[in-house]
Amino acid sequence: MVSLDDVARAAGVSTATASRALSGRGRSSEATRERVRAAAEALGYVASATASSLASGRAENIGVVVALIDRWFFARVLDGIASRLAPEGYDITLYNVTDDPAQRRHLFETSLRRGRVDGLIVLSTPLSDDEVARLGVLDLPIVGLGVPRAEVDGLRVDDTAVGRAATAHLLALGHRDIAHIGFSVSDESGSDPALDIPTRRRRGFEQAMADAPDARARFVAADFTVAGGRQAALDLLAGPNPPTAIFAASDELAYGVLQAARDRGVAVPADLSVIGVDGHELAELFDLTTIDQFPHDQGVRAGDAILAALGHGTGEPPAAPLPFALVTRGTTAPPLGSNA
Amino acid sequence: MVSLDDVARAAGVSTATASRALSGRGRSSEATRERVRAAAEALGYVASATASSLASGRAENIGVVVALIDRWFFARVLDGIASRLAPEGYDITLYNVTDDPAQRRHLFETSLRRGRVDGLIVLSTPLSDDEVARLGVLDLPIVGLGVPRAEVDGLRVDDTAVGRAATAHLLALGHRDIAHIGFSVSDESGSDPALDIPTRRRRGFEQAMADAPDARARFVAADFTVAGGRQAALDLLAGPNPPTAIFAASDELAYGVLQAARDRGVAVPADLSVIGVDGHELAELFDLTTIDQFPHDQGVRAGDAILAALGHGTGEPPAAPLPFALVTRGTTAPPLGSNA
DNA sequence: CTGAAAGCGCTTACAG
DNA sequence: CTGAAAGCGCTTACAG
Repeated sequence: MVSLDDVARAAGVSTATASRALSGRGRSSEATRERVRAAAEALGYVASATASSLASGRAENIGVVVALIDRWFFARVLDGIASRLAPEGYDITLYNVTDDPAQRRHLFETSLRRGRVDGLIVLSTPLSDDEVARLGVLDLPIVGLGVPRAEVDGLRVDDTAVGRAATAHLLALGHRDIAHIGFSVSDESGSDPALDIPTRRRRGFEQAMADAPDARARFVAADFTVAGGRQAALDLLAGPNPPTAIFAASDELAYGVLQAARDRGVAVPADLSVIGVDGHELAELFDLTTIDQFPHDQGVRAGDAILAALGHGTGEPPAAPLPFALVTRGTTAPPLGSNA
Repeated sequence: MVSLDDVARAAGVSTATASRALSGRGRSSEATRERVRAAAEALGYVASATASSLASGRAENIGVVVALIDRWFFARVLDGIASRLAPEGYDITLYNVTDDPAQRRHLFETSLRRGRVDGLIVLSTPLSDDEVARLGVLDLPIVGLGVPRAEVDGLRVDDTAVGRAATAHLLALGHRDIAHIGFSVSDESGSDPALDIPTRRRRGFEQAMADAPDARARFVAADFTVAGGRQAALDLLAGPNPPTAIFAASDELAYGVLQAARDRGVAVPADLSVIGVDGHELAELFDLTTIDQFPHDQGVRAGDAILAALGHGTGEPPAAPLPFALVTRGTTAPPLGSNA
């Protein structure tokens, strides 16, 4: 391995000067900078990340804490983060959170404390009080993305507004019997209900429905999976007065709803309108109306925010809530028999 | 930050002894090990990854080189890798390969050479000759997963067998007019055609069809996307003699085929049988017959292999090709009018 | 602008 | 089994 000493020797300067010339930190004349760079280039020198980190205290590495890396949404976010951080010279190390208590303890008590990263991006993971506390004492800049904890500050979509927008779309089409399929956070989750995403979407649903007193509103709890959405929808459709529209709290739930409708011979959108949330990659295939959340862009912004916290970039990260947008497709339409 | 010196002082031993007691390397008496551990525990000591790496040469970190992290398949593989490596105390740093030449150069010439990792897992990424060469001089154990390069050794599915199995399934159902939708690697990609996955699947298709001389075989090239599959299928279905079955080289291609069939009013499986490859998470939702590749398990095995290369675990990694399995669902059936 | 020196926090031969 | 010492390869005050 070629070391900085080799480069310095080749350039005829001291190691210190070589370091300054290459990093751009501290003063150095244009001439020596040229010479050192040329030597480094010729020798194929690359600074050891590990030595550099130890000496400078800068790891040039950002940790991303994520459960469910294999869920499309988070994978997209991760891609966004990478696209923002790589050009700045930051590496990304992945901290995968599982349900295994021993694994979690090791992660929060050891892995995260090994000093490998300069900052942390925490993706929408339910965290215990203890885990939140451990993040707090890490002495690292932390950016959360949809983390349901007031202690972890970060970026979030206005999920209540999302719920309202989805519901308002159905109401505007003329629906007066709308069901919401979502997830109920347990009280023991430690999540702050005021920040919990499914809870907020449901709240938005309720707010919008309150504006239409003549409409019937119902809620069904389900897992955030295709199977969960399917079961919930089967239950709804089996009842005596099925709703004319369903607002599913995620696109995957919505896929399950579409499946249930198909199984039951319920025509979409003639007999049943369906709207999801996420902007999932296959939503277009299903012709599903949805609220796009731009997860890739969320990742980019989380990258912005952590860079800003590390003193890069210009000024403050945008504090505004993350954008979302209604994407109208073929699964929503006025209810049968309406004049809309 | 509490340092090893603090721990040593608290335990009444030298730093060297504390290090040995904590790491288990070198000799140390049970008694001092206990004492040191207790002190470390009490002080909440965690060794600095960076200092430890520099001193020992072991980073306890594995790099994963991946393009398209946000594709379901690779996200699943990544999850599998993480599940295998985390319990061994290895972190994972992500090296995302894009199409941007400047980014790629930086990745191969700098990022990967910073000495941050002990080994590399390279996921099914098309690599240029130059990039392969740069991997070679890295002086790091490397495990490829489906990398179409003889120089990068690693794990792979027998993709020819996959192609044969999918085709054989359709032939066994009685189909005699089968189209294969796949991807054509360009000659400039640098990929070894003998190892390229789409090429091998196609070869398997041809082999199986050769065994049924009375059957008509056709191939249509498409991007590995839903849209690509849809377009290819539309073309096939618009022709005078559409095939009775389509073997799509991926599940996402198959989704596009199903969409095209729906658009054209072609009943599946009555008028058209469809089979995909991957075992995609939504294949069940589409009731799609597919060849499951167990991507999570592939990740686990790649983890096994890199650990073995680093001297962990017992003995050699399994050299056997990765498993796959036909999952028969509702999109494949005998052709109309057959007696099968 | 440049160099000598100390130091980042560990690990590991080397003696004992 | 344990300790003193050197060293991993950089970076950064501190002088000049």
